[in-house]
Amino acid sequence: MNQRDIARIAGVSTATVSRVINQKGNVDRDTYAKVLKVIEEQGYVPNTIAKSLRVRQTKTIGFVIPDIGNPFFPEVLKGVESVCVQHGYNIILGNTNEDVETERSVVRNLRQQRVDGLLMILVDERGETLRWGLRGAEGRFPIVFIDRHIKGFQYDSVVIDNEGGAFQATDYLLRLGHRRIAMIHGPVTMTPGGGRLRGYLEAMRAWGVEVVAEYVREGDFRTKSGYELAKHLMSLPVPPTAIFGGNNLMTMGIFEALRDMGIAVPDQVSLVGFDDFLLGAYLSPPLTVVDRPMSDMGRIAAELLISRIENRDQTAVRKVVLPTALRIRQSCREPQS
Amino acid sequence: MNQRDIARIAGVSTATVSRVINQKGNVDRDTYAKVLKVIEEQGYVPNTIAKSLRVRQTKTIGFVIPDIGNPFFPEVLKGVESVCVQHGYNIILGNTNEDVETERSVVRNLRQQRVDGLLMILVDERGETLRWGLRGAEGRFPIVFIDRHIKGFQYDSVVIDNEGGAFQATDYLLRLGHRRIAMIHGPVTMTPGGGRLRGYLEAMRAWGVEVVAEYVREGDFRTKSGYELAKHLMSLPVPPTAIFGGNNLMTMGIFEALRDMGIAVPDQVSLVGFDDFLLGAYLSPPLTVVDRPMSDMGRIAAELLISRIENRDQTAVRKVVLPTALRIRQSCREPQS
DNA sequence: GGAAGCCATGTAAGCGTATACAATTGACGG
DNA sequence: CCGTCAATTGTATACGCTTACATGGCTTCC
Repeated sequence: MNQRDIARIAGVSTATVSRVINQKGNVDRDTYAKVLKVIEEQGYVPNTIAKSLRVRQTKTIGFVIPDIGNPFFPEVLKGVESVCVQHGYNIILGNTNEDVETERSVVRNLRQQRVDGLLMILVDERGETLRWGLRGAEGRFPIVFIDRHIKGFQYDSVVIDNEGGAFQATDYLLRLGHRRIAMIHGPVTMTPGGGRLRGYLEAMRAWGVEVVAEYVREGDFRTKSGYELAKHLMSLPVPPTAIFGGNNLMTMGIFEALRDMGIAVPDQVSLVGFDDFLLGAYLSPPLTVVDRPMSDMGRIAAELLISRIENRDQTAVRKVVLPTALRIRQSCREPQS
Repeated sequence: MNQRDIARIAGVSTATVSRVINQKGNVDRDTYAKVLKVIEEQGYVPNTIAKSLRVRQTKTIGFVIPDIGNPFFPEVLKGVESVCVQHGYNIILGNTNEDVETERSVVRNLRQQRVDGLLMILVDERGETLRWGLRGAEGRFPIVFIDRHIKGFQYDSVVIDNEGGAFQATDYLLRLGHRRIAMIHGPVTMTPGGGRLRGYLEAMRAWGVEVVAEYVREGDFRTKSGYELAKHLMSLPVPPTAIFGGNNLMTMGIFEALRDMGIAVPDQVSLVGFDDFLLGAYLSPPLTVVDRPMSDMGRIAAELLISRIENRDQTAVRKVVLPTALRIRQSCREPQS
């Protein structure tokens, strides 16, 4: 059952059927009704593939993420989905498993699928995989980066104020009176790793508090590294009085480690996390965290992307930086020791 | 840049280029190498849309879910994604927002997008929306239901043993000595609502314990209903000594209510939840829950679907029922009163 | 009354691919 | 030497759609 069938049954040409379906061009009221009736009766649905081939757009975007399992992802997706559905776009998922190789093939695959644009939370911030996957299409292909800005690409991005957020959190701990503040940050080569570390360092400097090298440790953004580094920190001869976790998962690891070691939060040590999610509010004690508007990030990124797609003459690269907010709950207090 | 361009540059016909790309049919080693070289040099990628139109399959499946926000979803998706990537399939997302109207349009949309098959966690278990969205394509279109079986449709499904899981949990509480066991279950019209309720009732009957009508309340699977119903239950003249939460979110609500009321778990009341997720293990106390293999559900469903897609002559409808497992942690103990 | 313009519709081309079929070549057995 | 067959390649069509262009009829305005 295709347009030609409908045309035949309704006694019109395929052009008219197409015009009816797309409500484009002039068509007589009676003809319109007649065609619509036939379509309805026959249960005909247009073939979007054929349409895509013809009009050279798929009304589909690709959403590339490093890890489906990270709670960050569904939050962002929520925002993306809401604007996509508004504009009639579909979302094809691409999971890179935090792996550069996979990332490369995902980009390539998505490009083959002829998505109209790409939303990407990349692993490879050097942009190698992207450059490779895009060969020949660079610049002509709408892309918006989320959470990370890739050097050397003239594409829009939606990120958060990592430095500001980390500064705020550290400043908060300093104001409570903490001086021995540890930070477990993510890989410094990544925006969310390096940026948050810088925020922490800046706050320390602003208060004139010396940074103890032993207190600043690099994790890999996963739960386990938070767990292990926290254990290490608290085993130090002079342990910190507060710990700042560089992302949600590592903070969970820290939390677990403290519980396992029987160290009370916030009585023996204060804890601040980066990223809020379901967890924060339900734990005992509820965690004080730097919250960021994840759903908004998705929403704004999708809007940016779609406007690029539908209005290609824009040129200025836009970089949207969203603010963070410190959610003060009960995992911090003045230092006791 | 298309096949014709490659053909021209390589000095062969498009047919040969196609044969090289798809490694189908006989082609001389030298010709093969030559064409491949040109493809490489030109950075040509085949147009999958055109291919899809021609071969009448898209190598894409639709995944319809009621709520992106539910932690259940990414878990299932993880399983789905892993097998899709193995078989070279893409995933298009469809979020129904737990809304029947949206569900209808999502199904219709996905059908238009010409996905090769559909994975569905449906809201409307009566199947009305599905029947409507599928008009004309019923039976000819591969579908696998996840978590819920839709009456009146001859499609495969992957569900869990809701009754067994609920039985096991209730039995566990009974063995601990509880008799006043409350259950906050989901809508009985839904598989996970009715099934779990039945499991609870069966266990009670098996032990010859009378079911107190006041202790059995229906929620809507959302956090808030769990919160409110738990408050209600614990305000009863004779409150229950144990509560069984019908899903993850409602259990969270119950947990919160108990905390707000200052009721200690498990000392004053025992708590068992249905569905494990990140949360369970981190709460204080860690929750005892009925766990189900969510990722496996996705994996198996996707495998089922893809085998249907690629081997359409199979006929027998398969209904896979996965077992649950009771994860005993620290939210239950013998009744005190 | 005729030029101009609009409306409704049809005709046909082409988007980029896969593939049935035909054509050419060379090998090989009788 | 001829028929047969396999290997290699090319030609041409169709997948289902949109749309530029053509056509014919009607209105409108000088």
